[in-house]
Amino acid sequence: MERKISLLVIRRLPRYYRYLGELLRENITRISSKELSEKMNVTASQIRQDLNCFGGFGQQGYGYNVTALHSEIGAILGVNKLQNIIIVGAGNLGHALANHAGFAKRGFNLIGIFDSDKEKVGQKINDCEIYDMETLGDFLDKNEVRIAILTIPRLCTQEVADLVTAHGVKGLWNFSNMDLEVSDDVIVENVHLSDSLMTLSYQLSESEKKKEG
Amino acid sequence: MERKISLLVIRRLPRYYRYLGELLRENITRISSKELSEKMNVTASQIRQDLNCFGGFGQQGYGYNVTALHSEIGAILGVNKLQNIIIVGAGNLGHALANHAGFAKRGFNLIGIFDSDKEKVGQKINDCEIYDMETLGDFLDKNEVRIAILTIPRLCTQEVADLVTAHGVKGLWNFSNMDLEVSDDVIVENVHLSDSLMTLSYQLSESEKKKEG
DNA sequence: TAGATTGTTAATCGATTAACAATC
DNA sequence: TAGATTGTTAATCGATTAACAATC
Repeated sequence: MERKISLLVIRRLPRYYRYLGELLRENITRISSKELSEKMNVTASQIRQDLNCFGGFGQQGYGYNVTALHSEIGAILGVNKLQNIIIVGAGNLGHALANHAGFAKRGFNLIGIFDSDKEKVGQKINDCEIYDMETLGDFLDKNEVRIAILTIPRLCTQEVADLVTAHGVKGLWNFSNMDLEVSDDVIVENVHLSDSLMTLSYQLSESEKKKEG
Repeated sequence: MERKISLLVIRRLPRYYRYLGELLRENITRISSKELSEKMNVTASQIRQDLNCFGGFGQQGYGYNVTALHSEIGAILGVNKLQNIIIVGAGNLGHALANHAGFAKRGFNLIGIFDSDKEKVGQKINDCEIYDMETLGDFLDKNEVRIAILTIPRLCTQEVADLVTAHGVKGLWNFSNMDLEVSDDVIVENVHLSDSLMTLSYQLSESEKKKEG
């Protein structure tokens, strides 16, 4: 029986992936957990523990092959393989995300943007068409979409979440400032921007208090 | 000597704040840790432990006064008091954040947007003017700004971070897909969107694997 | 072979949960 | 007063770090 891998470990993987990509660009082909730990400001022990959740990618006496490790982590994260995504909500944030080049690079293939504003319907963002919200259910029945990005106003987010999950979507990337209720085969990843900014604000006050007192 | 409050506790505060705000809107004036724990899907014990990091806000046999607790947590997070912020980078994401009503509501006062594109300089987003990047240092010398939002391309982010912190900014809200190096009196709060999406992608694959096997 | 560095076990540290006396 | 619920201490659980035998 396999041990469940902690979400804390998972959340560190993309960071490893980034640093390894950086090393690749610098043509560094080999790295030890110690060297990497110094670059990333974590312990070498943690790196080795984390990686060994997924398999022995290193070699004693040598370290890790950067290319191999980078692509292993990529595979674990599901980068590389193409997966369709849609954006619901063509407001400023939906716009920004649709234009975000980084997603396509990582295999996320934007195949539709949905909005209830008829004025926007038919327009294109970054080569992707904006469709009428009313056609969303049909669209999902005809296209395999596992991930939906929700950049819609707070009040309709739960309703849209219900709709898209009823049509087969299994992952929600939620930008609304609220928590969603979904059945337990659906994964929600929240980006609570206000929460993040408030956390920053707290840490700032704290840091200033410390300096004064 | 006070114990340092864990960042895990801090990151839960905005969520408490949201739920309490919700209760206020429903005109609920009183709540016990047990009731709140059921709504929020955490343990009552954790709520009481978290709150007691900051003081005894409750009353034995009664619970917590919603209004009082809401405003206490608001004060802890530095909401309510007005603080100036700027956005550096008037691209899609900078645009979206400038238009985000939620920040103003929480006391974050956007006083300037900066971009190096001369075409954009002089335009306004949500009543806030876009200024020339070259004037950023001067602007910061003349205006008290503790927080800068960085929505600029990856390659110039470190440079801009260096610039604004040299001019007194103490908190960076970083949307670039990289880690910043700053002196230790500066707080960086990262919003790594790609990391977040990859984490979602991993969890999805995992959940599907479990169902199949 | 000797040196380096992994994979993995054990020790430590910190966070969460449980329990209950204090008290409203 | 009796019932409810906090604040807080103690117990448990999980995550991180340290240590080292295995081995390239």
